[in-house]
Amino acid sequence: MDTVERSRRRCPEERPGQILDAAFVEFGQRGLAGARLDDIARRAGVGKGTIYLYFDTKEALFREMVRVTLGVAIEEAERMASAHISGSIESLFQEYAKKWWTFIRDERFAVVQRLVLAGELRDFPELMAFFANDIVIRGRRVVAGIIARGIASGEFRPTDPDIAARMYSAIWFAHANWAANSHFHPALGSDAQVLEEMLDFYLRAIKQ
Amino acid sequence: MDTVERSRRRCPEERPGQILDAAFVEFGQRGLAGARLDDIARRAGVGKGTIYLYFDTKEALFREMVRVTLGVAIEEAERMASAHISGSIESLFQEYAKKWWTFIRDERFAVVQRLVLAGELRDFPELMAFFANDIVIRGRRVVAGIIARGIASGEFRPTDPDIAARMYSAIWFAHANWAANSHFHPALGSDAQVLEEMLDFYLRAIKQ
Amino acid sequence: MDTVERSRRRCPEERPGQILDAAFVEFGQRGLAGARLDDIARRAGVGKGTIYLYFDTKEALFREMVRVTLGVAIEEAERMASAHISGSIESLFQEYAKKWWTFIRDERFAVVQRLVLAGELRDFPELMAFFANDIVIRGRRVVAGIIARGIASGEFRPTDPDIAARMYSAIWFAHANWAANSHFHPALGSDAQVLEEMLDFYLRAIKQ
Amino acid sequence: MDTVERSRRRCPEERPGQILDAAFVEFGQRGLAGARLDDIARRAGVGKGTIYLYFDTKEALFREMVRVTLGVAIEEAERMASAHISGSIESLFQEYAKKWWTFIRDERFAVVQRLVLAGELRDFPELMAFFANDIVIRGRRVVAGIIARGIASGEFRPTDPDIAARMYSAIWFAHANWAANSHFHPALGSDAQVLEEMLDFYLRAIKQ
DNA sequence: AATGAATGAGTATTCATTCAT
DNA sequence: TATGAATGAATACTCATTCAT
Repeated sequence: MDTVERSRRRCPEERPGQILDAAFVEFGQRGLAGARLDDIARRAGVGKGTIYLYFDTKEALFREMVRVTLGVAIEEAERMASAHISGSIESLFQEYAKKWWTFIRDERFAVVQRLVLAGELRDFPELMAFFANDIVIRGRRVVAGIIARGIASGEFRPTDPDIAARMYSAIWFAHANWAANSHFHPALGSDAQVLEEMLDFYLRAIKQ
Repeated sequence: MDTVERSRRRCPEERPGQILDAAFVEFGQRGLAGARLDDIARRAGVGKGTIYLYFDTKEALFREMVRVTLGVAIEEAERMASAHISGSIESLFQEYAKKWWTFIRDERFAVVQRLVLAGELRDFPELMAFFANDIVIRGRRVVAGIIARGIASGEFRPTDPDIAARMYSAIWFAHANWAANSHFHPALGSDAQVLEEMLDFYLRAIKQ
Repeated sequence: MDTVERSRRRCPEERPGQILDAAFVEFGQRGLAGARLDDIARRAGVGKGTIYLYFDTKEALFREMVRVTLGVAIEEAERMASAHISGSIESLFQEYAKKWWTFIRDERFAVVQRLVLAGELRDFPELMAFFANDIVIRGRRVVAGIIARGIASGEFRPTDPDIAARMYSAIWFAHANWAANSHFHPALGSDAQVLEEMLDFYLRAIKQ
Repeated sequence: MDTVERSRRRCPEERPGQILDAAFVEFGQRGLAGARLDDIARRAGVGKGTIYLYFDTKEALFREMVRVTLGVAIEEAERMASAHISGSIESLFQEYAKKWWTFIRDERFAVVQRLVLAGELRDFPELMAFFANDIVIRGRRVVAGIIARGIASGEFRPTDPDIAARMYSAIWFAHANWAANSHFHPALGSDAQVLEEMLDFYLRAIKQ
């Protein structure tokens, strides 16, 4: 009765975060229609009604959860893109590709990507644009830039940098997806191994 | 429109097909939880109860729809795999890759792949195994075989055929996905163009 | 295809009887709300639609089934009532009570009685009146008559014949019910034994 | 009427009781299959969903309602059985029979008995056993004991106490049933009168 | 601010009834 | 006549949302 119930009382500024974390897991597992607010509340350790203090509807919670997750991802992507590394273009590419691999292997990203592929963003065009522009396009642009520099420097063979960047993201995305569903592709090696295989293959295609 | 909407038609052999077609569209768009039996019935042009003459539950209808779609896909895949083409290994690969591209660009396949990626098969392990083994693995095995022959004949550079096959399927799958969501990737060219780009890139990576 | 399907073709005048028999069993087991037309049709060996050639609604079928069953019972009761037996009043009573016992132990009667007790005739006042007047009251009147004669002749002790008749029907009905639900009253002996017990007890109460 | 119909009252301890009361009435009138959850909810003055906060399914609610009603009945029966009364065996019997009459004339009991007779407990063997053992058998045992004492003391004529007890319960049960369906047996007098008639008749059969 | 009991619109499912064959 | 596929109104049950506490 008068024991202090954890998570109740105090720290109201933590509530949204807790809820979003729980929403992330539940929506990630069962999708927008399949997830139940009850489960999200239980997982967040709050009452069902509490969710409505911070989010208007289930859809709003979903939207917000995707937005926040994407926001984190985008910040991360920005940090990566702005990191300058000296040395050969190839090693720059390797460095970037490695970071990007770590990035898209992160659970935060995997879940969002799954929702995207599942078509769950159908009714949230802003989020779709958000994802397409700020994640996919931006990531590709950075790689395209690196490749263009490699072509200019003679390290890479002349080719369309945009197409090459698209091939890059195809390989990385697909593998990230498979790795995240290992029960599906048990033959896949460790993350480091897969990264090496991708780099090896990719560089063979673009190196002079 | 010009579909036969006559009420109480009586053609028990056609019913399951009609219903499965409608289920394909609705489940494809909204997923298992999101689709409504009412909409499926309306789209199939039958009464709500009619569905239950042929399928026990919503889940059973979903399962059957995936199974049938996969079945069609697998037959197609088998036909492809068994087709023999004379000429260079490279042209053989091109021929196969082209067919595979057409195959995975087909709407039937796209929808199933989306459901798979969305995790909708979570509760249907048989279907998941079905997909993983009979579609993904099989397709890869055929390509790995071609590549191995190319390596043996000296046309392709020595490399692990299984990994090369995986890279192949990464590129093809990812592009099929993007092409199926063109609103997402408006920059993507025509199917033929994309195929050419993929072939060009891929062959550069494996040719001697 | 051209084999003669039993019960189809020919004998249309048998249809109502077949259906009523099946209705008797299904309604008897599951009640008006619980029984399914599908099961009745299957049990009757006819198509579901056939039922509607002979009965307007489920309720009508129920009503008819009860009416027919009651009709048979009433005929039987009439035959019993009109049978004259010579000898002492006591032996006359015994004879009648035995017949009545056989009668109410019959499945046809048991089912109707169950429906009555279950309140299933709630919405069929004519049937209720039918049962109350033509079965309960009539049976009682006959017994009351016999008892009155017994009192007059000095064989039975002076008492209200109507009340005595009511006690009689209480004992007989209750035992018929228990005997029909033997899983409920496993201790009950054979029909003949029970009859003997009832007669013995009852006669002690009314004999001089 | 004058029931508190205030919306969204909040009294979780009262809810199950309210719902069970309403269930008692609806199931009592229309049976398991015939009763509608909607009506039960309306009668209980709660929303439809509220029922599911306390009971898993319609069947569970039915079972619980019978169980509770039987439980109350059994407590009552226990109290009666344990009551000791001084005086002659005959007056003891009369006392007990009077109480038992009041007991089985209670609506709570009548409804359960009707469900039993209607075969509604078919799918709930525990409840059937509950009823058979704790109500029927127990009640009979008490009477058998009294009768045995009466025989021993010479007040009652020598006879099988179990059979005599069965005759007793036949008469009492049947009359309780008829009295509960007075539209069926309008000739029946008041409860007290009927009790007197039964006692008079019964005692004549067993007294020395 | 926080809760979870209460709600009822929404959905899957059943089944009496119809009707094309 | 007879059928059983087809129908949709009716009903059990779920779950997003509200609100008394």
